[in-house]
Amino acid sequence: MSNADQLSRRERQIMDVLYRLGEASAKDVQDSIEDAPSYSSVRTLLGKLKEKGHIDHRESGPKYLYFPLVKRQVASRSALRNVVKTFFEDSPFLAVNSLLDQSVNALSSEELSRLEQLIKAKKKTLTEKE
Amino acid sequence: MSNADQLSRRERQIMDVLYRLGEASAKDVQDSIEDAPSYSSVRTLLGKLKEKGHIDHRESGPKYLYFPLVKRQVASRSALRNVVKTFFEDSPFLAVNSLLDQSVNALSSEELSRLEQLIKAKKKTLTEKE
DNA sequence: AACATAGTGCTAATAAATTAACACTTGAAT
DNA sequence: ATTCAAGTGTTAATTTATTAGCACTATGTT
Repeated sequence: MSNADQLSRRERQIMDVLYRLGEASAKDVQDSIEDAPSYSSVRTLLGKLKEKGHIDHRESGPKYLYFPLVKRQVASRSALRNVVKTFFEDSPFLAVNSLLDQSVNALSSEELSRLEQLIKAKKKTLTEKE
Repeated sequence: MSNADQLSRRERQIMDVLYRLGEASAKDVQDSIEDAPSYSSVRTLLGKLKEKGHIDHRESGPKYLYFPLVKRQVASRSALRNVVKTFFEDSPFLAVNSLLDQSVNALSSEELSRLEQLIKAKKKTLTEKE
């Protein structure tokens, strides 16, 4: 179980918004959540997340901009690892497969080529090692 | 926001276990959660998930085996979509990239070849369409 | 200067989640 | 047949999460 499991529903919603936006004010967060609670509640939750060490803030004029303390890249890795473990029998191959499948229309032919090159490069690295 | 957001922390933990195992008894679930609550609590939570329509159970001898009502494939897609949206600016390309990167050691050269073929096939489909 | 916006700290009520106890049933194995 | 493991339903206590109000401060804009 990852530490993301410790967040409450609202806390997760807020963390997700912060990862999506990079950084955001309390107002931004409220606006980004579909069924958001009051502004006051959002601030309380941001306060809790700050206390727990998940986020910090910087001042930007009159407003505070909150951001996650764990970098997006790091968080994304553990999120992916989790999905792979939970839904793809821990097989990245199956996950990539599924991701490609469900994203046909979202991938340009240029992106596909770049992925192809990437995979070729990885194959080379692999065979050189052996 | 997906409907997975509506689950509480414990409920999510249990759903994850059920997706990992396919189906599981209350005991199995308890054993699969690191900091699991009492057996009684697990049963209560399974009951709630059943009420909410997330899971069902079948009898197998003396025990009940619980399983998710939304098939793993379907759930995995929305889990992936979520991660892509939250951490990769909605770009499947960036997500596949990252997944490949963090999985170098978990991918055999055979799997890499198969992915390469898959991508080639998709490229072909794409160019035919245009 | 005055207003709107967006902060602060503190407090508190309510709702939901989590935990567990109790009494009882049932199938499988010794 | 009796014991064990694993179910059932019901109830209840406790903890956490969620929500929001209040009084106040500070910045940027008209």
